Order: sequence, then structure tokens, then C-alpha cells
Amino acid sequence: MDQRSQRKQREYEARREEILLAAERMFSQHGFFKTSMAEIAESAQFAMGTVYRFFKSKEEIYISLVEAKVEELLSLLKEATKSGSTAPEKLRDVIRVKLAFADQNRDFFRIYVSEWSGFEWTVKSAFGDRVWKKYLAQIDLVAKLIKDGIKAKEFRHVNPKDTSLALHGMLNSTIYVWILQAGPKESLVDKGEWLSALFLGGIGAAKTNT
Amino acid sequence: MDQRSQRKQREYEARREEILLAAERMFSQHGFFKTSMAEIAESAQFAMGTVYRFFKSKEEIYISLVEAKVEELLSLLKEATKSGSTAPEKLRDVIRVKLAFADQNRDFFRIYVSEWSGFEWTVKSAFGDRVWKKYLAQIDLVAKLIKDGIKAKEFRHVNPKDTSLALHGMLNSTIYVWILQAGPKESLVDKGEWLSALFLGGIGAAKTNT
Amino acid sequence: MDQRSQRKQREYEARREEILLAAERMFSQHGFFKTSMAEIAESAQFAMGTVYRFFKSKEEIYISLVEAKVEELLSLLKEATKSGSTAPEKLRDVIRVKLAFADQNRDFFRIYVSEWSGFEWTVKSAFGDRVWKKYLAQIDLVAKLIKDGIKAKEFRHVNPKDTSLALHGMLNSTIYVWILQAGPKESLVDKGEWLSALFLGGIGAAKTNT
Amino acid sequence: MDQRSQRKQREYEARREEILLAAERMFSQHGFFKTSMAEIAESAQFAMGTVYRFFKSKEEIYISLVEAKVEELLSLLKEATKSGSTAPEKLRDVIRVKLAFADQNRDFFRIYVSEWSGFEWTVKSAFGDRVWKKYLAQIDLVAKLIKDGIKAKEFRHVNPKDTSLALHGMLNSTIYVWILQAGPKESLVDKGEWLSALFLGGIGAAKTNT
DNA sequence: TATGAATGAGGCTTCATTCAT
DNA sequence: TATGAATGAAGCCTCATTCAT
Repeated sequence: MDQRSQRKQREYEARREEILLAAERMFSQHGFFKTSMAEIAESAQFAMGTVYRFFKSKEEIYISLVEAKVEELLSLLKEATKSGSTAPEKLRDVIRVKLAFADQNRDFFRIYVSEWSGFEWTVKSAFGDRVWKKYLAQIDLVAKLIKDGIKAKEFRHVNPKDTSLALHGMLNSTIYVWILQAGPKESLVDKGEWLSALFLGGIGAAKTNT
Repeated sequence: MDQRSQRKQREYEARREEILLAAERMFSQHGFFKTSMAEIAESAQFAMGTVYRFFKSKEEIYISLVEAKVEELLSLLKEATKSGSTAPEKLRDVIRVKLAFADQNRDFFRIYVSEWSGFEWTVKSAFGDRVWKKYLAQIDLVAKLIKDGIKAKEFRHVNPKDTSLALHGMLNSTIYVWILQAGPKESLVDKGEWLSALFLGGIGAAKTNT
Repeated sequence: MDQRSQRKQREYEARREEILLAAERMFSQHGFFKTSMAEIAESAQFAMGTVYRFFKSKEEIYISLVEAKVEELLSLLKEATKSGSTAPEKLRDVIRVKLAFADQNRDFFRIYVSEWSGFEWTVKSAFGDRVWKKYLAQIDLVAKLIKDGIKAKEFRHVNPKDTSLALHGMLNSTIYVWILQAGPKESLVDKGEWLSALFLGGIGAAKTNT
Repeated sequence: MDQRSQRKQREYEARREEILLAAERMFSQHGFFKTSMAEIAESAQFAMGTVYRFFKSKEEIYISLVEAKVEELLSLLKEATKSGSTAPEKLRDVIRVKLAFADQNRDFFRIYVSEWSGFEWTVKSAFGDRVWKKYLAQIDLVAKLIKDGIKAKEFRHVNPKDTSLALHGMLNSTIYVWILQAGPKESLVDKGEWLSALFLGGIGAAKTNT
């Protein structure tokens, strides 16, 4: 009996996942509004009614999708901030991790950047808020890292939050344009080293810093 | 007669502008999809049919709106790249100009960042492309500036395009979060100096650079 | 200008009426739930969107329909209670008026009896309440009439409200079955005289009353 | 084996009854259309598929429900018409029985009055007809009683069918409003005596009858 | 036989666009 | 040229019924 309900549970999860994957595909291609429930259902190979057994609205699919991935990214970043011994090393890891994640979740990332910027005004905010909070958690996580680095004199005296924000902007912008590129392209992760250097050292020539 | 047609022309432009302003207001508040033509027309104090005399679709309003502002920003940035004598100075001007523009065009900027990221997939791309090209033109403009700076040994050896992209990401991210802040807030333009310093010098402590 | 807007007003009312008539037809044939907006629109010879310019929901059509007629009936009954000189005469008028109204509004009356009884549980009550109140107003109106009759010793000592209720039940039941009869049938109004006699004198033989 | 199949039979009936009770609860609260099969199944503690083993459609549940109760009422009324010695006494019994039945079957009666009036048009009529016929059987039963009373000079010369109809209308109306009353209320059965008197003697003062 | 997940037709409503006035 | 009422396709969601387990 327990066996049976366990299997049910697993199947339930599997179907749910199926739908989320289909939704991710569609949303990343056409955006939230231009994706219809019919398309999601078809893409997931389910009848519309079935989709509604798992999610009570289109919005909920969207939010679940974004939230799950944002959480995943957040926890990966958390680990990264514990990895290296010095703050600059940790920062390098953070950058590496985010780029790698983006590389492996391109469909999602199209949605994500879109979400990061434009969703708040377009969908009822109760949900959107939750995602937005998670995004800010990322910012804060790195801000904390920077703060520690400053304390350890590994970083200059900067405003941690603003700086974290700027870093994420750099990364998102880079990721985004990279994803949009049509043809074959160099590895996104490879840009990590350079971005770390840029962020740590700026672009100014040596003399600028003396 | 010529007088008359000139007046007509002026009136035409004035009405068109009126509509664009109304659309900017509405789009910035509710986003593209949640804004209806009826709302735009009402907000512009025209009948719906009249709006359609000026723009052949809702999409076109949106694109015209974004395009005009992006063009304005682009030309402001062009001027900025001619201003100072050295590349770093020009770069500071670029940053200052973009922030000032954002400060004065908050409504638009909400739309813009949204556009920058999420629109392409949601609206037929023929239009979206035009805006996207203008965005890339900004990137290229600054990339050129960086290239010059490198040649003049004012900047380190970096990939100009990638670096320009990173800079814009930093700025957009900063602008966006600033706009979203609810209460009274410090001037956006004031962040310019710091962002310039960050970008030019990185956050690494002095020793990192030697 | 005033001319024009007056004409508009009239046309608006005409169209609204058109829709109500169509709705009355459909509702009376299939009931509220089995009637679709598409059917109403088609029956009214309008596109669905047009119907929604006049009524913001299917429910609103239904309520408007019922409310208007109930009001009409109520005001007819009010007049009737002012007509005759004695209470029994007034009562006869009330009965006559209600039957005549039913005769001329058969479609509506099918809906009405249904409404009177079954709607409250099936549709959100905010609206239903309004109709229900109007129905009670009819009861009260006649109750008042009975009270006066009692005071004038024209009626026996009975509970006015309960008695009024019983009278309306008699009438509704009679009307309803009459409407349902398929073939040609004797005039409904002709039953009025007999119903008045029944109500005033009961069915008991003379001896019962002594 | 026979034992076994008898038990099966009993169990079958018990389950069926369970479902009907659940349906009665739900229908009386939300009406036919606003009650879903899922709700009925849940309320009856069965799976939806199981419900369908007993009734082949939602409609059938509804009809079975109404039919069974109407039959019960009908047979109670039949007994009542055999009870007393004179027609007026029998009539009093009829009234008493119907009111008592309504008192004990409030949930059902909400459905019933609704059915009595509005259902025919809303659900395919094949079924509705059966219930309607049972209702008419009640009318006829009492009509017969009245006819007998007339023959025995216990009643005046009235049209038996119309009169029976009027009586039932009085009762239904009274019952219905009584059920709808929210707070604590006087006994419904207590109204029986008065209603009998009203029906037998009318409301006219003595002089009206001479 | 009991279960309850899956189905998919159908309902209500919105809104970009057209066109008669 | 300006108006805004009319259009109707398309979207989201519900739920009676079926059927594989």
C-alpha cells in the first residue's frame, strides 16, 4: 500500500516536471503572454484539464518554474560563497557558478532575465514578489561576501550592495547577449575568468590606480 | 497654403506625441500586454479610431515609443563620446549621461529594461529587431570608445565589446533597482562617479593591481 | 449636438432592450444555466462582444431582466390596491392584474417562478437578494391590504402576511400550470374571478361557516 | 449463496442511499448546476467512478432523488386521503401531512420547489417529465378528494383540479418562505390548522358568505 | 469492483481592430 | 478627419464522464 502510494507520488512528480519543462520551453520562446495554456498542454502531451490538476493557473506554472530555478541558483551560489579561502576566490566561484548555471539553463535564463526586469508590472504581484525577493537574496548574498572582503582588506571600500548589484548586472547582460547569439559561440563559462578580472581590477590602466 | 500645411504638420506631430506620452504612462504602469488600446486612447484623450490614424497597431505604438527614446539616448551618448579629451573622461560622461537620462525618463526606462530583456520573444520580431539593433549600437559606441582608450593606453587590454556589454549591464541593473525603490532615494546621477570608479578601477585592493 | 446624443441614447436603449428580449426568450426556454451567451447574442443578432457593452456579465442580464419586470408588476399591483373602494374589491383587482400581467408576459413568468424559488442558491446572492426583496414587497403590499380589510371588518381575523403569502402561492401555482399547458387554453384572466371567490369564501359549504 | 447475494443487495442499496443523501445535501445548498460530481462523491465518501456505478449521470442522481421523495410524499398523501371520515377532515390531514413532510425534509424541499418550478427547462425533459407527472398525481389525488367532498355536499361547487392546484400553491409558497427564514421559527405544522381554515372558509367575513 | 487521474468540449469574457456615421 | 460602437477570434478555466489500474 505504501509502495503504491509512493509510486503514485513519484508519477505525480514526474508529470509535474514534464509540464514545467514544456512550460519552460514555451515561455522561453514566446514569453508569458504569448504562450497559451493550450500550447503548454500540447507541448507536455497532456490534455488541458490535466495541466490544471497540477497547477491552478497559468500564472502558477510560471511562478513555480521561475521560483524553483531561482532557488536552485541561489543555493548553488550559497555553496560557492563557502568554497574558496579568500573573498576574491569566492567571488570568482560565484561568477563561475552563475555562468555555468546559465549555460545549462538557457531556456530558463531567457525567462529569468525577462522576469528579473519586466514581470512585476504585468502579473499580479503577490507571486512576482516572491521571485523578486529571491533575486534580492542573491544580491544580498554577494553583498555579504563583498563586505567580508572589505573587512579583510581584500577589497576596496565600496558600498557592498551597490557593488553586488553592479556585478549581477554585468553578468546578466553578458549572459543574455550570449544566449541571444544565434550561431556557435565560445563557451560562456570561459568568460568568467575575464569578468572576474574586470570586476576585481577594473579596466583602467595601472597609472589610473596610482 | 504652405503655411496651412505646416500648421497641419505641426498639429499632427503634436497629437502623435500626445499619444506616445499617454502610451508611455500606461505601458510603464501595466506593461505591454496589460495595457489596452482603450486605456491608451482614453489617457490621450482621443477616440480609439483616432489613435489608429497615427499608429497602425498597438505594437507600433510600443516600438515607436521605445525607438524614439532609444534614439534620443543614443544621440546623447554620441555627444558624450565626443566631449572629454581622454577616454576615461569620455567614459565618465557616458555613464553620467545615461544615468541622467534614466533619471528623467523613469517611465520609459521601466519599459526599456523590460524591452531590453523580455520583449523580443513576446512581440513579432520584425519590430523588436529595430530596437535591439539600436541597443547594440549603444554597445558598439562604447566599445569603440574603449578600443580608442586601449590604443591610447588609457585602458588595459580587454575585449572592447564584452567590456562595453558588462558596463551597460552594470548601469541597467543599477538604474532598474533604483527605479523600483519605493520611497525617497538618493540621486541616481550621484551614483555615476562611483560606478565610473568601479568600472575603471575594479574593486580589488591596491595590491591586487600591482 | 443634443439631438445627436439624444438619438444615441435612444438607440442605446433600443439595443439594450433587444438583448433583454432575446435573453428573456432564451432563459425562458432553457433556464439560466443552459442558456449560453453565444445563444443570447445570436438570438439578439449581435456579436458577443456587443452584448458585453450593455451588460457586464450573463448574470447581470438575468438580474436586469427579472428586476425590471418585477418592478413593473409591483407598480401595477400598487395601483390596483388604490383602485376599488372596499378591500375585497381591491383584492379582486390585485388578482386580476397579476393574472393579466402573467398572461402578457409568459416568457418572463417562466423565469420568474423559477427565480422566485430556485435562483437564490444557484447564483451569487447579492443580486438575487434584490429580486427577492421585490418579491417580498409584493407580499407586503397585499398584506397591508388585508390588514386594512380586517380593520374594516371586511375580512376575518387572519395573519395578514401569511395570508398574503398563501394567496400569492395560489396565484403562482395557477399561473405556472396554465403556462405549461401545451394546447389552446381558456383565458388565464377568466380564472381570476373564481380565484377571488375561493380566496374570499373558501371551499367549505355554507354550513361550515356557521 | 442466496444469503450472500442478499447481503450484496443490501450493501448496494445502502451505498446508493449514501450517495443520494450526499447529493441531497449538496443540491439543496448550491442547486443542481453549481454542485459538481466531485463534491457529491466527496460528500458521500466515494470515488467518482463509484458514484457512476450507481447512477449513470448527474442528472439521474437528481431525478432519482426527487422522484423517490416525491413518491414518498405521494404515498403519504394517499394514506391521508383514506384517513378521516369526511372530506374536510381528509383535507386537513393532507395539509398536515404535507407540512410535516416538508418540516422533516427541508433539504429536499428546497430542491423540490425549485424543481416544481424551474427545472423542466434546464435539464433534458425526459427525466423532468417523470417528476412533473408525480407532481400532477398529487394534484389529482387532492382533486379527487375535493370532487368527493362536493358530491357529499361538504364542499361548494368548484372546479376540483383548479382548486387542488390553488391549495398546493398555497402550501408550497408557505413552506418555501418558512424554509428560507433564517432564525428560529414557529413550527411549520402549526400553520396547518390555520391554512385548512383559510382554505375551507376563505378570508371573507361572514356576511360575504350569505 | 473501486479508484481517481485524464480527458477535452464548451463556457464566459476580453480586446485589438474595423468601419459606418 | 474624428468618433466609438461593433466585431469575433482567442484565451483561460471547469467539470461531467471515461477507463486503465
